[in-house]
Amino acid sequence: MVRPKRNQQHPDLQTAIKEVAKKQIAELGAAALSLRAIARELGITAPAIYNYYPRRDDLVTTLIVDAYHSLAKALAEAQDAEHVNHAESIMASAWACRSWALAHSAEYSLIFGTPIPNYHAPMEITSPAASESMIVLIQVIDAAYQDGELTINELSPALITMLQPWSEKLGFTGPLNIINLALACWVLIHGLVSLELFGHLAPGPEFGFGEVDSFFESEIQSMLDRMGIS
Amino acid sequence: MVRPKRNQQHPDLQTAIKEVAKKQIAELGAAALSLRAIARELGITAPAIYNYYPRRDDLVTTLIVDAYHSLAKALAEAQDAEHVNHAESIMASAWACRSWALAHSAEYSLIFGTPIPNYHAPMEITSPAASESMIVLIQVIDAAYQDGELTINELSPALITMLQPWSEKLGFTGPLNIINLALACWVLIHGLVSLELFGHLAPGPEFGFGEVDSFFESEIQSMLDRMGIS
DNA sequence: TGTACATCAGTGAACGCGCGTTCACTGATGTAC
DNA sequence: TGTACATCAGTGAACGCGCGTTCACTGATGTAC
Repeated sequence: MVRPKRNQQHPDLQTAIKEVAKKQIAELGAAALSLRAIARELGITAPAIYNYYPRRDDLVTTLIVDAYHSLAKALAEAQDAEHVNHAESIMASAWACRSWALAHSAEYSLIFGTPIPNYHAPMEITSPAASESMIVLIQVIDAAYQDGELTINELSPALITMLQPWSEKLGFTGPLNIINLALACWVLIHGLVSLELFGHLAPGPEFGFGEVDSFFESEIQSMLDRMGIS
Repeated sequence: MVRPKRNQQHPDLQTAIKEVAKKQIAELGAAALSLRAIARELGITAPAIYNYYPRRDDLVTTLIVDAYHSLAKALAEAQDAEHVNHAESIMASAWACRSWALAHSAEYSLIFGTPIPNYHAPMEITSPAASESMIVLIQVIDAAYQDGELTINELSPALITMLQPWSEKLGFTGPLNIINLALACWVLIHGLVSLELFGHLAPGPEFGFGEVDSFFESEIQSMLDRMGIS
């Protein structure tokens, strides 16, 4: 039986720590994450955090896993809506991913940006969480395949060698072409999102970022064309 | 007249500082860059660095500009070789970009990765350097256009609004379609490279990264297909 | 050729800072009798 | 209902560390006469 917690200024300090941590990496970047700064903002002392996260790295790992889950959830929820066809369904996934990244830029950087100095992720924990989003994307594309709407090309042997581990890892037994296309979407989305997020989609600071929406839409549409999905 | 430098353990300390800085960001990431660590490795004291870079941020800015130049140079050199057709020429650009990124992962992260905490780039200095690579890419694609090998689609008004500033900034007077395609290539290349570099193109640590080459080649080929370049 | 002087790259000590982590502790709460 | 006790979340002081930056300095070099 879990003892109820007492003497707490915050009802759920474990969660409060995470929330403040997210807020702070949004402001200064994940590399500047500091237990003392978090404690300061929460009005507690730094050692109190050790009751919940034995080491700074444990907090980082938790944040990373949370971020992966959050992204996968956003992707999955985009599929809950009714879509008139597979093109719209895939488009919705892409938009969900971008919207999530723009709304959670700190967490996006945390998982897809430059690694944090002196932190090494325990892969056995983060890796399954990282797979979740890919699985959703594969399912969406596989649905189009099941309906015979996908243009399937021959894969080179080298490409098959690269895709096979993905198939095993994700437990997806369909054709490797699906994984190939899902990865292609993944790469495109991340190229678009990371360039946008880090300020490389406008030619300079004097230009706004207002019209990136249409470029994003247009590029995903090109990907749909390539897949042969109407 | 520049006075010759004396009493120096390193013949060109200014350059030596940059080199060590690059080495160190390759090891721990750009966010962990430290003047004292650089001085330690060079066998000098930290204040000596101030003779060459008045502030830490000045060193970072120099490294960023250097990195942009270095990338643009690699791209330009890829064009110096003889190419039998435009497809091969564009493919060579893409490979040059990826090879540069893999060989200079620290500098790649510096310019395209998560921004450094507490550092703000002076855009009027970094922005022109950032444009150089795009200009090379545009020229390569424009060459194909000049030879009538490019499939040109109608652009939506919103897309035109987004592309126009690029055209003005880069001083490119050709059709916006060229810029659109160059950006599309740019996005694809960066999606591929950044996912590869940050460990997201293999499903887990137990798999190698050996076959990413073929995936890269295959994705760029798809882009060429989309452009209608044979 | 020899001597006095100016230059200035690099030194060494010091500044105030924030960091992660440890440790013995305190004091409000819940529990057992 | 009252009292003695166990729990344990959070405290406060301390540790050793590395950081960017400042400052007066030193001492080898080049220059002028």
